[in-house]
Amino acid sequence: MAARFKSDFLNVLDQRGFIHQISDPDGLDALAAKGPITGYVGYDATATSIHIGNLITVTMLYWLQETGHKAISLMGGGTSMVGDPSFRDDQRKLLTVEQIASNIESIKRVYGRILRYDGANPAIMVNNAEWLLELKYVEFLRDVGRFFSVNRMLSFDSVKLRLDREQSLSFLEFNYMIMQGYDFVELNRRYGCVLQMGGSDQWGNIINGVDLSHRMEGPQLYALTTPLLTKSSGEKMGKSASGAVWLNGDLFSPYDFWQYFRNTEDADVGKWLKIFTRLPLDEIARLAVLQGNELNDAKKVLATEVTAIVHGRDAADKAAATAAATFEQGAIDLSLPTFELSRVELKAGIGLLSALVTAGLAGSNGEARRAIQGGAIRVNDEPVTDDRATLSEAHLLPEGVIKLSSGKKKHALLRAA
RNA sequence: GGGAGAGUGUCCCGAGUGGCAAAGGGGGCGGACUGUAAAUCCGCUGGCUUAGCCUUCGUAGGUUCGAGUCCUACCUCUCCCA
Repeated sequence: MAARFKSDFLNVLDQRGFIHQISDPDGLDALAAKGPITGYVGYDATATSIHIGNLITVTMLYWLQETGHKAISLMGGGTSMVGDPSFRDDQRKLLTVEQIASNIESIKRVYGRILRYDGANPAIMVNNAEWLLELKYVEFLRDVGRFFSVNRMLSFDSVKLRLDREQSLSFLEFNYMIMQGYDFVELNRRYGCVLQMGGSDQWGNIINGVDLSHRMEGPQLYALTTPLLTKSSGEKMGKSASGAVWLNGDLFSPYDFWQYFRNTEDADVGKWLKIFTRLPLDEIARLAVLQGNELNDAKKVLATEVTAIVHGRDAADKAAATAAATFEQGAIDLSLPTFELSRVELKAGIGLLSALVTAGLAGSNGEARRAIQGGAIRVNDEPVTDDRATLSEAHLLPEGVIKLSSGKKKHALLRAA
């Protein structure tokens, strides 16, 4: 692929499909080609984990670091107390200080796996609570607030949705973009940071920082955004049956994570390989041209590589092995999600409905019943159509477990204890 | 402070004007077809000890045999006037 930029950094991002908009491509390129630059991405602490949408921008930080530059991951300890109104049609619930702190603790762990915070040229993690919480109101208004035009802020697409729907946009939320703009300037002062990256929905917020620096007679700053990732079928990337695809293993298991990528649509395999894995581009090109059934091999590579980045190589290999045993050999793999059942209960015979609920394959007896009636349920791979069926010791396989399945993809084991 | 309007199935949008477990979408799940893909078609999409019972339409009361629908108060949000 022809190099469009002079700097390795922008070439990598360009060739792997990360670039949506850059505020001044040539200026940024020249700067990055000349020497190391410092760039950051901000993350809100609105949940106990980040999700795969965030993984994209963390990966940009990875490439930033990898191409010899300095990466900053900014925790939004201060901004999360306000809540980003961008492209939302309602106000976020206000989080307590304790929630924010515990969310940050929980989120932090994931970054260490993806970015390197030690050794030569380490990435750094900063929390904007450090400076935002110290601000003096009137002082801040005079120093920073005077550079923001309300007329202009009202014209941003990010708040249009709210205004057009005649939904209230509180003054609190309205301040979010000012705070984020100020963060950029502050990071420039403290660390010489000149680049902020983010999703395309953050463009307005990032540009605010670039402008603010101008107006405060600071240095030229740069904005770079990624496209909003959608599947070829038009859906937003990152949603699964159980909600968001989280990176923390306790919210979304490595096995489920692996499965999520394994089920990528054909048309997206190449795109995802470039963005989510670190495989060389020529290898990706080779994988992406596979057709039909062979493309499934590329999907397995994708799933394993991404899982390895997020959960570690061991967890990735294990997930791949479990999937291979379950789907390809039709065997019982003991590392499928397993639930305990008391031996006494089993002896007496336990209703299939409640067994399905226990195994997490149904949310309620009613749901379990409908699944059975819809022909979705199998016990030890034998279809069951009677919703009054019971399980007993006779169902135990030689491995000492009972395998329950809902549909082709969801499996769980019950073990007598 | 005065006036007008909105809040529906704990995923979203959205009909409904005294008989409603509540139309229709989207999304999701399942089945068929395949390749653990997409597209297409079909079924399901409050809970339970399921010929029945219980809980749901912003909150709390009231009218009525019966209320999402009518009345009162309150909460939240919009818009107009001051």
